[in-house]
Amino acid sequence: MKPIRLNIRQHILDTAKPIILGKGFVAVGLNEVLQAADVPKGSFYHYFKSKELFGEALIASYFEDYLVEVELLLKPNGQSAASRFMQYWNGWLTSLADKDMQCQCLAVKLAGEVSDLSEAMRLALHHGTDRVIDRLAQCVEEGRADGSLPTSLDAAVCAETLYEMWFGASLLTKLRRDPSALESAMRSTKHLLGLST
Amino acid sequence: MKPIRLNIRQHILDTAKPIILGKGFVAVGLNEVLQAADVPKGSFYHYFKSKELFGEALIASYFEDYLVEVELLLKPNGQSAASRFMQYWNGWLTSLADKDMQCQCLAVKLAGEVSDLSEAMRLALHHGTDRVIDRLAQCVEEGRADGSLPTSLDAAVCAETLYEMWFGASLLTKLRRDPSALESAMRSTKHLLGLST
DNA sequence: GGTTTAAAGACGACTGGTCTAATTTGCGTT
DNA sequence: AACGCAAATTAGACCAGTCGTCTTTAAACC
Repeated sequence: MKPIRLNIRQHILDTAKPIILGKGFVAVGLNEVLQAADVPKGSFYHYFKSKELFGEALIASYFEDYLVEVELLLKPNGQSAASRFMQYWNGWLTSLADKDMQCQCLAVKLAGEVSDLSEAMRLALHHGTDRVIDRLAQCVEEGRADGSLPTSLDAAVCAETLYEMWFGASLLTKLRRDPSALESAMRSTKHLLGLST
Repeated sequence: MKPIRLNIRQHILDTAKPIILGKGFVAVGLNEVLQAADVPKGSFYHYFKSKELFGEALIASYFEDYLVEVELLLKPNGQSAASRFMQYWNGWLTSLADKDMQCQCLAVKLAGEVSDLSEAMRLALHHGTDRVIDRLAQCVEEGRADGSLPTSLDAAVCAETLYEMWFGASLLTKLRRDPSALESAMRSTKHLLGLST
């Protein structure tokens, strides 16, 4: 019964995601997650070797889903690369604004907390963010090719620093509970890309 | 005996800072801190009402010290505002590189973990980061006045987004354990400010 | 039918933050 | 100088909660 097994495992991960997005990794006990998922505690260690490896799987699963979304936004679709690129940041902004400044990104939430605590989780976050940045860089290159992104910065550097900026802006947004940090990021993003405001 | 009392209180905070910088807030128990500070556990609630308010005091104390350092770097000293401004970011970069990519900034470490957990700590981080950004913005304005920072961005937006960028870059650095994210940030910082590389 | 796979949850050893009660300390008064 | 009192400080118990283990029970497959 592999499908069922995978379903339960995935069900635990899906249930855990919003809980951990809200309270962090260390502050959430296995009990809370398993109770919410209606999975007995004894089963947990059948699917995950430890809480740490469970966290690693959670992050990996998150990025798998997220990269699909990103691909959907950024893949060539008739619009200019610049337009697709800006839709990514716009989506970032509105996804926070729509959810009362509660970020949905596990990387933003966990990077600081977890990176010194668990090598496995750190590497999962490392790998996931790298893939996102790579995908963004690809879009910047397409923008330079089609002339829609007239930035003089190296594409990889450009994508990386924009990601850093929005990453930091999301954290400031968590601190402020208002979108001002993201609006600044939006203005600087356009500025950096050489786009008209 | 107010001086001694304040000293012990501050001694607890000073001892806690590197520990929490390493492991985070939730993952560190009072025991560990108090043992390291050689203060009996029973005394803790004499100096702090709760772990949460202890965390708030820790953050406030951190920013008090940090803002003094920032002032030392940014205050007019004969060099151009641009030069002072870039020394701030250079200091950020080297402070991470010198300590094996282990950031010394409580805001970077705790923002994600703590902002949803404690209103008091969130506000302390909010207030602290706002003061830093304000001070940076002031320096940008001085740079526009003395002509050394030819950026067309609003000074406040410029300072805020650069802070966001370095904030995010610090987190990526924690994930990567190498300074590449900071080096990208440095290049984009110069680019955004309109400085030659 | 027999063997692997999954579910179940009690249990252990331990740590968490918190609080009340006891102790110590220091000072003012006699 | 000695006393007493109030304030500062400490000790340790407390219970809820932690992760992880272990044994027993049920299910699912070949």
